[in-house]
Amino acid sequence: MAVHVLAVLAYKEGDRVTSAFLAGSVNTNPVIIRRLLLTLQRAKLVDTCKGAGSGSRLNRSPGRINLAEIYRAVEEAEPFATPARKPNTACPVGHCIRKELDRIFESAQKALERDLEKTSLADVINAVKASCAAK
Amino acid sequence: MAVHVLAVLAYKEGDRVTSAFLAGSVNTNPVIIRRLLLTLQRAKLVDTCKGAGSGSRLNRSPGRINLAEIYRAVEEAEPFATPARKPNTACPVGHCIRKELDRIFESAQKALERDLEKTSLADVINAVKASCAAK
DNA sequence: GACTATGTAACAATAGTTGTTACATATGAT
DNA sequence: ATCATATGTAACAACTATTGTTACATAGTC
Repeated sequence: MAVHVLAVLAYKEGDRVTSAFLAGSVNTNPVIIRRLLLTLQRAKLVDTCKGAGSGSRLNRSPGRINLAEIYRAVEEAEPFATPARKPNTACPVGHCIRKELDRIFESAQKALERDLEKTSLADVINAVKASCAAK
Repeated sequence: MAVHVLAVLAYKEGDRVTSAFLAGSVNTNPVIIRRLLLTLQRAKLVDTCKGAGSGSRLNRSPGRINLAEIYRAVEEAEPFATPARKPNTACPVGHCIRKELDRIFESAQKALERDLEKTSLADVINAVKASCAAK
């Protein structure tokens, strides 16, 4: 969803867009969008102003934003899958496996992000445009 | 959790282990383990027998099982994040972006799996053993 | 100062996962 | 054969996370 919103912002080429408009595009509620925009602001991806005739716009050109940044901004609080584990220390495996798995998954995450880095937001826009035009 | 269970199985070197024992190790309920074992069976990773004195064991040696297989077996039904989207077709971006993002995320997934492929279950065991011994 | 749009809180609705109990069924042991 | 054991599976409660909704204070424009 984050990518969707940013894509719309990119589409609007620097114009400020309101959360209400974005919500219409993604087909959801303006508040959801505003919550998302807050995290994107924290990641310095968008620039939001209050007041009449305002809204949000990209902070950088679409060519200088890659998907890994967006991914990190959005998923930062979701470290894969650590659902309230209570590792049983009595088990010889349970005691030490946790940190090993964390290490391995972190590496895998990095690999995923490296792949996402290859694609910029501008690439996405172009692909979407091409795909739409083809229809 | 799947990795944890398989690690215990590997630790037991081919002996059959009951779901009750595994549940104790992971500190959860035997039914949870059995549900997990069903999916691991489908992926041909474990071999489970019913009856007295039975249980589950690895289907292959730990050196021949890599983490990507486990990941795929477990996450196969979870295609990243597609939460009940109703892409608004009225929006020019919304209409076509979906399949583009799917394509990109699929590539990123592959990158992640390629990284996981580098680690075998045996590697995990050894790392855990070393890490435990070091303490 | 009126209007507009964001920031934020509170809360309901929904979905997904985990945990629990219960029971039928298949397998192995005696 | 009979019995004990362990899985397969269903039904349901508990918990968590996400999404959606309403409401309102606040900041910036005109």
